[in-house]
Amino acid sequence: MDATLAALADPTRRKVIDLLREGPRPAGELAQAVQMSAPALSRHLRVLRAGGLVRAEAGGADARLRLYTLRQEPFAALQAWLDQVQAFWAEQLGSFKDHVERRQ
Amino acid sequence: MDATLAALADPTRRKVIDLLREGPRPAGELAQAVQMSAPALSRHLRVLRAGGLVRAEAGGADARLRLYTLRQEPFAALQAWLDQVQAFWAEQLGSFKDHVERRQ
DNA sequence: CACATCGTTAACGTCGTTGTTAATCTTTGC
DNA sequence: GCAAAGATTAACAACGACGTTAACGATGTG
Repeated sequence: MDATLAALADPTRRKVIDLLREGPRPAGELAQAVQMSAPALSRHLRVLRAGGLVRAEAGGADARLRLYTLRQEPFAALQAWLDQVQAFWAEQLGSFKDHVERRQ
Repeated sequence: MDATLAALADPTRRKVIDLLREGPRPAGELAQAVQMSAPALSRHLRVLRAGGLVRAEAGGADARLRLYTLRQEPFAALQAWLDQVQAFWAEQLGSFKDHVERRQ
């Protein structure tokens, strides 16, 4: 949970996540997409790997390429925590909820 | 979105969120709960406020107290983004999904 | 009014993170 | 074998985040 949110805190890493939503991509292609040097992005990918958000698999044809793919678990865990937090409002159905909505 | 995840990246701030799930609390009570000096927590609360995750309302009885409460919007926005990311797996119902599941 | 209490801001030192260039390793192609 | 390409690690400088103590403003209490 800590590693997950720390990884997602960086805009570059979130952009990588968004790029990987469209399918697995090699590291170099990601670096080009975020306008950043390969070493810089490599460390971002390291953070994402450490948090378990992505996984690197060997590219079939060219063994030099490392194809990165999204992993499911951390996102599911984060969503579970979010559901717990949002229960705060679900449980408040009476005057307090009205109060909150008025204030917003 | 950026301010939201940056705010949630810190463990102390997440603990504050979890404490506020049980109801509004004054700043001092929160500082004591996380074992931290009042100024340190005050800056954490500032970050949470800037991200719109919490809101401070004047305590009715004692005007010195600032009661902090959770706000809904950022959590809803984060959940919407998470849903988009998780669509990555929902859309993969064929052999690729099997491949991913096998790998995990 | 004098004094304590709650909360925030200011100033300071410290540690972690981010990006760049240079060097390393593996794999590919001639 | 040798040079080029993909990716990572190493070393470095720069910037920001975090916590502490000290100082400040605002509100309650005698």
